[in-house]
Amino acid sequence: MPGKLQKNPDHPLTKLALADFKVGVDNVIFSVDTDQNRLLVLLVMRHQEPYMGYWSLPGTLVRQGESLEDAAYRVLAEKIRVNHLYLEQLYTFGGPHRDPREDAQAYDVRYLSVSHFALVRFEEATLIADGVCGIAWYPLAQVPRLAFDHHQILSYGYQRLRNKLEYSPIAFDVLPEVFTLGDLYQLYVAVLGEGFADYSNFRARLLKLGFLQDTGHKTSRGAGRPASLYRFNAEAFATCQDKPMVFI
Amino acid sequence: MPGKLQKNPDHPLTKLALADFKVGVDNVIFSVDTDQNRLLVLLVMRHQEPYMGYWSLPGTLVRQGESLEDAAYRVLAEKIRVNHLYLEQLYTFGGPHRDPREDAQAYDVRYLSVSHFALVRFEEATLIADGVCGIAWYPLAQVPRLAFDHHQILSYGYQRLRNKLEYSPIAFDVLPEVFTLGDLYQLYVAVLGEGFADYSNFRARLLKLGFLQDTGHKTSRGAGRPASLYRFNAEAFATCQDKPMVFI
DNA sequence: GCAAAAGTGTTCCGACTACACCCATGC
DNA sequence: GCATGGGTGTAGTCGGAACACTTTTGC
Repeated sequence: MPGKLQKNPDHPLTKLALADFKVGVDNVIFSVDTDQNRLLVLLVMRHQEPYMGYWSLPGTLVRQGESLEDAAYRVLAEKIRVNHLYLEQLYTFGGPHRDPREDAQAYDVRYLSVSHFALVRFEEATLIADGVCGIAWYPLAQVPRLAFDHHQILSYGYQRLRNKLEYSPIAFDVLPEVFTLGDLYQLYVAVLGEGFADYSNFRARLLKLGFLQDTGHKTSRGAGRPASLYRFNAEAFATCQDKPMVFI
Repeated sequence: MPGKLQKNPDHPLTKLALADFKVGVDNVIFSVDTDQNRLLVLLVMRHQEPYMGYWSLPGTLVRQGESLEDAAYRVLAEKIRVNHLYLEQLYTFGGPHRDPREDAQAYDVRYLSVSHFALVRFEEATLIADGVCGIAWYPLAQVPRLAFDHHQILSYGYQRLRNKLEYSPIAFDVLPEVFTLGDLYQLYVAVLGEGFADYSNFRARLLKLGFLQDTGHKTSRGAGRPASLYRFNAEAFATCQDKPMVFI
């Protein structure tokens, strides 16, 4: 684990020289299209080197006076207009040589990426075309070759999304204010795939947890019996959060 | 890519100027003293400003050509000599003003901390006194006031440790090659506290998982019936890792 | 024998699974 | 009526919690 290489790896001072960094924030932004039952990830086309012409995760470099989280929200806001979302830090990728710009500049700057993961409400999310366009939702299975180490970041984010769904109420951050249990179930199916649980069991488990409030209203969507509309009750959730809770 | 930055935070250009970073690595290093049944965290005394005279988590700044993980291992190796350990990245703290050095230098440089969390084998860990001394294991309940935002990092690390113990085999990274189920249980008790599970139930659950190999040997420690010595079987663990596994 | 620690077994109960079945609506 | 989706119930099974009990050692 010694410090490897630079221009002269054997020079004694080399081992003590601190690296200078630019810090980037790259976002894995997910959304669920419940109509088509698809999990989508937001990609942008790069218009500059390096990796010009490649798709990549939306990212930016952190500015003076800006926190990492602020930067993450800024990237997001530059690409889509959305009011309801969940966002958290994912992982920091910082090995040397992960960005070709480092080599070009002969090792005096390193590029580090603090990745974030977000889940946004699909229905209200409108993409912001930045002139040249080049921004799109991709179904997870059809993601093309990505710039940098963004494939690694994406798979890390996907794993986190599935874990979070299982024991966190992040689904309610992107569902409408009131929703049916069918809506909720569809979202879970789109992310976790078929066969994670039977609908009626899913339903029973969620209702037993006690933080879903029946609004008393119903909604009728085409054929079939009208569904009850529920609301997520954050206070009730907080009180029972200590005990392990699995939505599976 | 603008070069030099303004010292006036209200200047419009400031908002677009990228921040320059030094990247630090701070480690939350845990160890379990099974004799005294205590969970310990490694702290070092700071001998320089800022926060001179305060205890802090061991940390360092990342050098040229050094990966984040390498830096984390280097900090650890500078403070203790140990062969068996588990280490992973924890979280990245990077808000502005988290390091007083930033203010002194008027926005020229930001200090970002990529924290890591480690669990090391207590029996073999020997602290490396660096002349002035000032390095010690602290029981978690007796940790003094810490430098920077290290309290936040520590509590984050403690949470991660407890989670990891529940569904990961990290305990076996710091137990001896062969160990008794009592040893294993003690480790869990020291970290999670009394009353996370009955010993006999803990025992039954772990054995049923099937990756603990009875060596056939026994050990007698003072009074009481001799205990069987077990070995962790990594191959057997890998095969059954897909199904959810809770050691609780 | 007795205390101490290891190890085994048993009972109770709640949770998840896998269904079968009833209900309300559009057409 | 009947297809469609919403909603309820139940029988079987698995696993954890609690606790009693047996085994093997040191003294």
